[in-house]
Amino acid sequence: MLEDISKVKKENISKLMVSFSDPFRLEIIDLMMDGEVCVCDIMKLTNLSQSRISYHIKILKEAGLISDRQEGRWVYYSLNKESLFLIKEWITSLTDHSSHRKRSCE
Amino acid sequence: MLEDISKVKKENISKLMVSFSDPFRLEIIDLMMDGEVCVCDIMKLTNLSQSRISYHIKILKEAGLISDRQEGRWVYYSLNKESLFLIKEWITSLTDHSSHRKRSCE
DNA sequence: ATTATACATCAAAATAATTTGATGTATCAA
DNA sequence: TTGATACATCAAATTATTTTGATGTATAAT
Repeated sequence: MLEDISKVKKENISKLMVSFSDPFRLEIIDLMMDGEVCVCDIMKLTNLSQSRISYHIKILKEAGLISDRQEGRWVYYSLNKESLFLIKEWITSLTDHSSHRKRSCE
Repeated sequence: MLEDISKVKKENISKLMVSFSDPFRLEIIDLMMDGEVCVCDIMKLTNLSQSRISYHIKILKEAGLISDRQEGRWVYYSLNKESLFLIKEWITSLTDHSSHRKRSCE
């Protein structure tokens, strides 16, 4: 039961990591640090095509990394802090609970 | 000049994120939390083929995420804390310095 | 010397991710 | 109601990543 939870968490982490693994998505994430952005903002700031941006946005959204808010014709995207904290927690578990034990076959 | 440095850093981050973006690599990283492991350890613990493991190890190594130490016929791999801290720092900058500013086109 | 072990590397094949250009849907303005 | 804008979605083409099986190299045991 608890294993299921950590499995779900690991799948979350895994998806989040995949969502970070593309340079254009990193760029988009970077833009979102200044607050909400719409697709048209991203187009102006990056010169990427609209469908290309929507594609990357979808991946970020499915990973839970961003949230969206529609207002009229526009959709505003922003970073979802919860998932950022989840990653931070995971990285922290790596830095804090990983062992330096030496291994020796033979 | 300073931009170059942050560009290098961003490329590091980017490579590190890619190195985290595969489920088998996450598994390998997980194993390394208990300390050093050799390829043969990973083989026993995961049932992945040797060349497959070497391939993933190479990616982790090129991202700077792991260090290696040879001893006779064996090579022991372990997590490189410095790069973990680099990622943590980056995630922290996202959580701490990202704005909630609302956007409104119209 | 010969053989076995541990691991790296390589090229080909298989698989997956990304990009492109077109089309679809909803909202709004004229 | 017509046209324009913002964005999503789709299928096909492109490109990148991963896997496989074979071969190579170094170390060490017999």
